Amino acid sequence: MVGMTSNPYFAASAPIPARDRILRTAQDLFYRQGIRATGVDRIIAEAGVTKVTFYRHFPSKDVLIQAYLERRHAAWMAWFREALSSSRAAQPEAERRRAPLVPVLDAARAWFGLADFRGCAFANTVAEAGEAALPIASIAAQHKHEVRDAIAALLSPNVRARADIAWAATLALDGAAVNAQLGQASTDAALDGLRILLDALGSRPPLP
Amino acid sequence: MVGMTSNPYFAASAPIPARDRILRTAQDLFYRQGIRATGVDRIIAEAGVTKVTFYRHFPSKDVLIQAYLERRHAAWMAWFREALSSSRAAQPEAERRRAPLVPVLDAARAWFGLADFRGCAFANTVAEAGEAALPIASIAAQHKHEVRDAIAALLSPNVRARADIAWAATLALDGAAVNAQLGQASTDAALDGLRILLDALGSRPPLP
DNA sequence: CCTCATGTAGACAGGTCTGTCTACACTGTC
DNA sequence: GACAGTGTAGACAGACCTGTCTACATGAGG
Repeated sequence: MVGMTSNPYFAASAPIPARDRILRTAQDLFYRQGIRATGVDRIIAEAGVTKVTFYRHFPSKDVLIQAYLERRHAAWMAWFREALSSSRAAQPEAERRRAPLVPVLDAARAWFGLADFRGCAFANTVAEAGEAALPIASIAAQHKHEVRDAIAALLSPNVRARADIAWAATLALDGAAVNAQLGQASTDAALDGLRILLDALGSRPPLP
Repeated sequence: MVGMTSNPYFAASAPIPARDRILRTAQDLFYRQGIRATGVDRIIAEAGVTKVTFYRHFPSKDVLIQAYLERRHAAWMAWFREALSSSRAAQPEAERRRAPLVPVLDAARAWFGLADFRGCAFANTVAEAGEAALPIASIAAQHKHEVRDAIAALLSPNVRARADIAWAATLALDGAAVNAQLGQASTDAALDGLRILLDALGSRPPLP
C-alpha cells in the first residue's frame, strides 16, 4: 500500500484512502448524473483505483449505493441542521415566535443555490429505482423523518400539533426541491411558493 | 400490415396500431420501472412488434421518451381536471367557498391510491435524467404550470393572489407525491400533511 | 399495375455494464 | 521471516443496450 502508511491515524484500523476516494467520487457522480447513468468503471477511473481495490471495498454496486445514501444522509442532515440553527440565531426574538419556520425558507434558499444542486438525493434515487425500490424507499422515509424532527425543533413545544406542522413543512420543502430542479426560473418560483406555504403554516395567514 | 386493414378508422391516415401498442407499452414500462431501466428491446417484445417497425416510428429512444412525456401529460391532466371537477361538484356550496382546495386533496388521495402509482412521471424523469436534463426540465416546468392553472380554477377570481395560492398548492402536491412513493405508511402521512398545507392555504387556519 | 407505407422475422455491429480473474508489490505485525 | 491487508495493472466473460441491416409480405391509392 502506498498513500497512507506514513499517517499514523490510518495505520492499523480501517482502510481509509482508497475507500474514501471511491466514496467521494461516487457521491459526486451519483448525485450529479444519477445512479444508473454512472458506471462503476467511471467511478474507478475518477477515483484513481483499480477494479480489484474497488471490489474489495464494495463487493457490488448496490453496496456502494447503500454507502452513498448513508454518507449523504449524514452530511446533508448536518448541513441542514446547521443552516436552520444559524438562520434562527439571526432572527430577532419576536420574529422567532411569530414566524418560526423562516429558517426553513432560508435553508431552502441556500440549498437550492448550491452550485451542484440537483434536488433531494433520496427522492431522486427512489425515482430512479423504479418498482424494485423497497429498501431504498425505507431509507428515504427514515431521512424524511429526521428532516421533520429537525424542523420540529424550531417550533415551541407548546405549539399544538408540533409534529404535524413540521411534517407539513417537510412536504412543502420536498415540493419546492422538486421544482427547484427545473431551472433558475423554477427555483425562484419554488422559493416563492415555499414562502407562502410556510407563512400559512406558521403564522396567522396574510391571505384573503 | 395485418391487424388494422379491416378497421375503416385506420384505413388511410396515420399509422395507428403498431405505433399505439409501442406507446402504450412504453407508457407502462417507463413509468413503472424508470426510463433507463427499460430497454427498447423489452418494449419491442412486449408491444409485439419488430425492431424495424419500432425504429420506423421512433427513430431513437429519445424520440420515444418525448412522445411518452407528451402523452402522459395529456392523459394525466385530463384525469386530474376531471378528478378536481367531480370532487368540486360534490362539495356543498358553503364548503366550496370555505375550503376551495379540498378537491386537490381528494384528487391526491385518488391518485396515490392508483394501483400503479409511482410518483409524478415528470419529476421522476427529471430525477433520472441527471445534469443533462434541460429539455426534459422545460417540459416538466410546463406541466407544473398547467397543474397550477387547473388548481387556480378552483379559486374564486376575486381571491387576491389566486395564482400564488394555486402555485403553492402545486408545490404541496408535489411534495406529497414524492413522499407517497415511499410506501403505504408514507402515503397516509403524505395525505395528512397535504391536508394541513391545503387547509392553511385555503382557509382560516385551525392551527395555534 | 405498380409503388409506397406499413408490417413481419431475425442477424449483426459496436458499445457499456457488472463482476471475476491472474499476477505482482509494499508494509506492518506476529 | 512468514503472513495479513492493502494496493497496482489489466485481461476477460457474459449480459444488455441502441441502432442498422437484409429479405420478404400485404393492402391502398396513384
